[in-house]
Amino acid sequence: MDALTIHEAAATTGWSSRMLRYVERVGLIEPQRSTAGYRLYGPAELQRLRTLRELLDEHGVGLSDLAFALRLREEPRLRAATDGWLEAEPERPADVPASDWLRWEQAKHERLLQLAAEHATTAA
Amino acid sequence: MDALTIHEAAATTGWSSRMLRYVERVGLIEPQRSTAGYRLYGPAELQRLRTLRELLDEHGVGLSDLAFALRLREEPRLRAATDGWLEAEPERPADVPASDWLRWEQAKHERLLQLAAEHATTAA
DNA sequence: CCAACCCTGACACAACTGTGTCAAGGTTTC
DNA sequence: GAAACCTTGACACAGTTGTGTCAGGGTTGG
Repeated sequence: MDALTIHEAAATTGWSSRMLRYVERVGLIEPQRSTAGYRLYGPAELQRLRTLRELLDEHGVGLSDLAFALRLREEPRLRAATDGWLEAEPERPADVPASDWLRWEQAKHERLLQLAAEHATTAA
Repeated sequence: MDALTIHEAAATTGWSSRMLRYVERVGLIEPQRSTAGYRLYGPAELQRLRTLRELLDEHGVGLSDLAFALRLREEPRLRAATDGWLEAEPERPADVPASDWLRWEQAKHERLLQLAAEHATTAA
């Protein structure tokens, strides 16, 4: 079979073995294990490791950022809350009284939550 | 007019004035300024400060996480790269040879980029 | 004009992120 | 069975995040 051990995977992807364990720890890439508990990196994992490095380098983001992006797609409630909050960025209506705006905010929040719930796949 | 100074805003929202400056620094809430440079928090900012605190407390996320979520919606390329990478999570096809899978990945990536570009609003 | 505010910049400090290295102990391979 | 791997756990250390506090210097309101 064609699965690599951690040091081999490290060698072909440019990561260190230490970092492969860390990447696994933050939940981004979790390789299969042999019966003895050895990590086994298949072609898919290797490809993902390479593209992951590109992603981080090209956009100056951290592993923790990707971990958060992952949370966003695994926790619909978090996704709804985050999107809802960011939604109100550009400019406030300014002609709507504050009380009405608050109710409008709540309605939007619930709309988002509903959407997220429908789209839910691995909700905890 | 009804805009509060930084300490007043802090008092009514539960943040410290120090943190209000920090929240501004990471780009999440940037209040208007008086001619002398004093920060002026209007009703909209106050509301956003309160909901921001809720969001952080209820989901155990940090300001930096929100800052990243903001980047995701302001940088379509980053959004596409992130979504594309996370998309390949659940399980690999396993019946598709690696080379084909790679091409499929690229096509998907471009699809996402296109989508993001169409949806672009404040692209830098 | 003077107390009471605001501003920026700096020092400080705990907690977390990202990395390396080393120790004690199992597994594989020849 | 011994060399060369693997595992987890720990110590270490620079950099970032999240917060407080204090200094030096403007602004504002009575």
